[in-house]
Amino acid sequence: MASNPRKKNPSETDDNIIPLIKGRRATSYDVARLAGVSQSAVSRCFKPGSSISGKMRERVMKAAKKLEYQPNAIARGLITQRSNLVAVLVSGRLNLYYPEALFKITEQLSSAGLRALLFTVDSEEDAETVIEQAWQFQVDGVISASHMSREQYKILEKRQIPVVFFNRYFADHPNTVVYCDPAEQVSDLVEQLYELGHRRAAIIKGPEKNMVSVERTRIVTESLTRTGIEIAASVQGDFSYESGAAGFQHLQTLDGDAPTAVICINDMMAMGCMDEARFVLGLNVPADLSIVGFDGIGMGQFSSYELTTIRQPIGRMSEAAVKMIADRVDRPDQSHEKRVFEGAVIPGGSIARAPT
Amino acid sequence: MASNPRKKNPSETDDNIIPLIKGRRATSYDVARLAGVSQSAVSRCFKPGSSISGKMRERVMKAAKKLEYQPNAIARGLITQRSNLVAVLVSGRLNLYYPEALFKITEQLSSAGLRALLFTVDSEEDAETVIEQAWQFQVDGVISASHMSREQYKILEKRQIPVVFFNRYFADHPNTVVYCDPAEQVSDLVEQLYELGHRRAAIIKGPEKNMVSVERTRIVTESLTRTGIEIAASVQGDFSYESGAAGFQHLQTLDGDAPTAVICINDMMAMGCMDEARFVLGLNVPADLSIVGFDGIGMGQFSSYELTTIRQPIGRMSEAAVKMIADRVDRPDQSHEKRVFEGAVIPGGSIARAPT
DNA sequence: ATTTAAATTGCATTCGAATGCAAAACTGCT
DNA sequence: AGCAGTTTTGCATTCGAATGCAATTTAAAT
Repeated sequence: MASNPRKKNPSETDDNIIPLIKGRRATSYDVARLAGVSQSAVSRCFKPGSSISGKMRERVMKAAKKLEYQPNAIARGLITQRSNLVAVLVSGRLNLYYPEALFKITEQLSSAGLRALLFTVDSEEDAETVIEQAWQFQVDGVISASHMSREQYKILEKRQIPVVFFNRYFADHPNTVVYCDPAEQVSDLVEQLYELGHRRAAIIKGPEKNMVSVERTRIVTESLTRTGIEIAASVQGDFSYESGAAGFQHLQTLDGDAPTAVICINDMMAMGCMDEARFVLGLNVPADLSIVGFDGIGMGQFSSYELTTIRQPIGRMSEAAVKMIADRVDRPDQSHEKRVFEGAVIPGGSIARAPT
Repeated sequence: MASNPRKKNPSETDDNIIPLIKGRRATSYDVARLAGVSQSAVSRCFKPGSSISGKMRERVMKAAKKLEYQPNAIARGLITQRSNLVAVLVSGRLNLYYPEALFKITEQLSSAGLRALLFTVDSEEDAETVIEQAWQFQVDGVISASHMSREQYKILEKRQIPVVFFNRYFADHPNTVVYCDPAEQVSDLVEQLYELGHRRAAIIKGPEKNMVSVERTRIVTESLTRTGIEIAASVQGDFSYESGAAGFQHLQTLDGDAPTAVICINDMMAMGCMDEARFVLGLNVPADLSIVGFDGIGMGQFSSYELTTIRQPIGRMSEAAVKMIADRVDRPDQSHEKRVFEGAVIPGGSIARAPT
């Protein structure tokens, strides 16, 4: 019966004289042996809140320091059933337009004692494999800022892995979400446009299946209609600068009176649109054409653009997402929650009185 | 002697009728039991290259599918001493200016069967704790695109964890590096400036302790001197848009003839500088003032800027970094390597003949 | 000093998959 | 059919830390 998990070399009479194999990292057993205590004691020293005496802690810590011992998070995860890993799913877009978000999320996770396992998702198939990968790594939770299908979400649900959605959700399914609802600010801004004399506006939309885009487009459409601004046209973009420029070019080819204002569903497209208007068509923004965007990304505020836009509080949203996932990792039974943030109008200089 | 690792409930006579505890994930033992084979067989089915017969594989896979079994990467890591985790250390800056880099690195790691464990590092103390965290998680390697001190690097070296530096290295210490050396392109560009009649230039530098900044500044300084362009001034920035604007403002306060060209050590500052010159000082860029940058970030090419700059091949550099770390994870004894990439001049429209 | 209660320590087992070794099952050959 | 040679399978152990339980030590109370 091998009661001692570390069997002694029979020719050795004293374990203490066996040196550590060079290059192998120290384990709790090594520390225990050096300190002359049991492995359990070492384990307890590294687990806050354990019953351990002062002098024991001191002895163990001294030995641990000498051997540069750090507990093996992998082994710990195996026995505790807690990996302290959170899968962070990002699409190329999120990272391109909100690099701060990923940074913030990672930072916050870290201070909650969690580690970010990063996954890039750009297609639906990606999402599929990514979820299996995350599952293999026993992630304690998922923050999803990328595409995820209903089926994929259901898999995670069934496996009881908490998921927090970042700027997207399933309306007909309970889930935990951080979201920015710009409805109020859109109203304000549209009203402002009306008062500035705008009566015809165009919309440059984002990707068709992107929820943020669809929602914003819906809100804008409603608001314009309600206020009494005619929608001259609504063209499709993909959130990129180029698609903003292309979108505006496309608008020019349409029949009827030209719109005096363009509402772009994100800032990047608004910048493309503005550059196209200014440099290709020679228009004066905002005198000839007013442009508004969505997001409040940093470069929208550069002097070349001074974009009027509706900001999402990305920093606070990131914090909230982490807080929510951390809560649910601790208590997986916690109920779903939807934290909706308000937007904020950034005035900027890209809108003005409509030309007569 | 407990020879069977999963002890049976004494009241049960047949293991097969014990259902899975609800919510618990299936293990290789569960699959083995359902398929009526040994756990080893299951393990071998999921390890490519193992000796397993066709019908065995089929049986096991059927059971695995039924139970939605996926091997536990944590447990596997414990026994194989391979976590398949790579720590990716990024500073706020990298992520802000090269969001694609992180994305690319993660993607590439993924297709090499490795997972990115993301760490944000913004101070030297951060680096310290991050390295310990990474060590706890048994990462197989580190890609460092952030600050790391010599001591910290030595710790990783001693622990035999392969490290790949991204755009920084220790000149006096062997290490594995991907780097972009823009010396040649700087020469070309400076010469071009000379031919355009520029004889006095200013430099807006990046952070003092940042290696990329220091190197670029050195190269630019040498090149200007060699070519016969006088360096009017050299002011300190921090890579941000604002610091580029502030830097140019500061240049205006200096005595002596104004420079006809400003070389900014990165694009973001170049954009700040350009906006400051145009919108605050009312200068015409490039007619009154030529501006060049470094990096080749996407927005530098927007019509509002059309920045002349030297591009780093970030995509290829990211690929190389991953390739190098993957190689070294497989064979840790592999020698150090330094992959230096060339830059590329992006012509742009921010330089022109010097005013007379 | 003695008893009792409380705090600390150690023992043995556990988490889930991988693997060296030996046993068993096939294969081909005479 | 019989035997050697090969392939497949299972057994038992291992990785490193955590933890329920029992044993031991310490502190407190009488």
